[in-house]
Amino acid sequence: MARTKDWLAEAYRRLDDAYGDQHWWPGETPFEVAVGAILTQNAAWVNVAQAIAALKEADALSPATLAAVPLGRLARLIRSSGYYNQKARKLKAFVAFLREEFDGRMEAMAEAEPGGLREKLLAVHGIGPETADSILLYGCGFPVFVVDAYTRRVLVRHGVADEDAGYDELKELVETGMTPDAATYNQFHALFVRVGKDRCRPREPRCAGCPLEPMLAPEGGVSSR
DNA sequence: TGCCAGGCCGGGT
DNA sequence: ACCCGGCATGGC
Repeated sequence: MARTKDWLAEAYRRLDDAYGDQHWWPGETPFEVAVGAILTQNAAWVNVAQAIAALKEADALSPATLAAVPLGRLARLIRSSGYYNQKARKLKAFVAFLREEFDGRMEAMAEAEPGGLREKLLAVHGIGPETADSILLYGCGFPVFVVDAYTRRVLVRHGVADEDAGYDELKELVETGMTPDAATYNQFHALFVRVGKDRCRPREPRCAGCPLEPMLAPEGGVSSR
């Protein structure tokens, strides 16, 4: 246990030193952040940014205005983000949830108890574990760690997590190994993405020049205990 | 050209 | 409880 904790602290320090502040998710509003979390599902951020710009241009980036946009028009606006028909429906489902549960106010949602809120979010069509946690962390400011494909790849490749570890397992691994802090989780996740894009690419067995390269895996290999 | 990108749903075993 | 096909655009 202590070893995983140490690995995480060391990894954070190295990545932070190597890459610096990432200013992750500079969304203008919490609602914009939530929209981005849905649009970025299995999509490149550049395409998502374009979709968000289109929504902004159409004045459809608030809970009330987005709710008023017809589904077909919404789908066209977010076309660049891919899976646009699916995502249009997902956005509608989220806005309906926000309006029903929290009067359409993200600030009200951020007052909720995070554990219960997470369950509610997961029940919304189109919101899975990563999207829910992204909304909780980046949209509401809760100290919740977000796991994604990059996080998984880096942790597995460095022997910190097992190949077949599930989402919740990886999330627990980080959350139990670090003191809960939204700003730190924000930066750590951003750093995983950065090193994942930069050095820890799929199909490439070695991570040449990776800031984590000289690190030893935690004691006992992949176990988090 | 093929693979990848800040996943999730629904139906099947 | 897993496993898998489907969803779709834009960049390298």
